Amino acid sequence: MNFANLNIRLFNLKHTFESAQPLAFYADYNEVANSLTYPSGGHVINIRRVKESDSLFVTSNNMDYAVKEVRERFRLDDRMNFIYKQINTDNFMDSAIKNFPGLRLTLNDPWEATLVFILSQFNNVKRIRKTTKSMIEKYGERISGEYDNKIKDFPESERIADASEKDLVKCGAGFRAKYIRDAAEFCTYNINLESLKGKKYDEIKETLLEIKGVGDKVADCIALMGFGKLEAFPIDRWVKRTMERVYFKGKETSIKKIAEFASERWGDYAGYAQQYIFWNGRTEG
DNA sequence: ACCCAGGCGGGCG
DNA sequence: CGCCCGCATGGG
Repeated sequence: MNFANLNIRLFNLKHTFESAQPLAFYADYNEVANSLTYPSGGHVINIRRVKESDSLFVTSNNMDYAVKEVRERFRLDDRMNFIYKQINTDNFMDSAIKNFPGLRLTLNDPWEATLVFILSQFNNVKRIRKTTKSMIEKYGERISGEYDNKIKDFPESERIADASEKDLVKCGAGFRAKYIRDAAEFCTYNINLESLKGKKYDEIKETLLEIKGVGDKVADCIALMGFGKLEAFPIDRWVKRTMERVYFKGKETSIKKIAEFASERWGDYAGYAQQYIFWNGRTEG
C-alpha cells in the first residue's frame, strides 16, 4: 500500500467533512483517527490528518491519481490566510473563522454536486446522506481490490438516467426522484457538464438553471462546489436567517438584497464567506 | 403528536 | 415580476 505525506496548513478535516458539502453525504469519517475514506474515479482514497501537525497522509492504490485528486478536492492550493483577509470584514466573520479554522471549500465532480444538491432541497443532512448512500449502493460500480470490495463509486449520470423514478423513490429521494431522473437524463444526453469547466460563473449558472429541479440556490451550490466558482453565494434558509440577524437588524430581507450585499462585501470570495456563515449559523446553539 | 429540513415548480394576481 | 402553496419522508 502506497502513501504520500503532504505538508498542509489551515486544513481542518473534521470541519470540512461535517459542513454539509458533497463528501458529507457519502464519505466515511473516522473521528478518532481523524481520517476520511471515499471513492473517486474507480479508486478508494483515504486521507488522515495528523492532529497538532501539518501532515496529511494520503493512501490509495493509485497514488498519482489520489494525490492530484486530494489537492483539487480539498483546494489545498488555496492561500487561506489571503482568503481570510478578504472575508474577515466584521466581528461576525471573525468569530466564524475562529470557530472553524481550516474549514475548506471542496471542489467536487459537477455531476456529483448536481445530484446531491438537488437531493438536498427541503431535506436534512442525515436523510440526504442515507439516500445518497443508497443510490451509490444500487447504481454505483464496484471498486475492486481494496477494503473488502465494500466501497462503490459514485454512479455516473447514465446509470441514474436508466433508473426508474420508482426505484429512486425507494432509495429515499421522495418527491425529488423525478427531478433527479430528469437531471440525470439532461446531464447525460443534453449538456456536458465537463465542457462547462473553465467557463465563467454566469454562463455556468445559466446553463445549470435549465435543469428542472435546479433553482437559484442549487445552481450556486453546483457552481461553487462543482466548478469552484468562488464568487457564487448560495443562499439557503440558514444563510438567510443568519444574515438577516447579523446584517439586517433581524428584519426579513429578500434573497436578492442579501445576494447584492454579499457580492459587494465579499466579491470574488463570497463563496468562502458563505460556507463560514452557513456552518457557523447552523452550529450555534 | 408535531415540527423541521442546504428549495423548487407551478399557479395566481 | 412577487407571492404562496404543496411536496415525501424520517429524525428530533
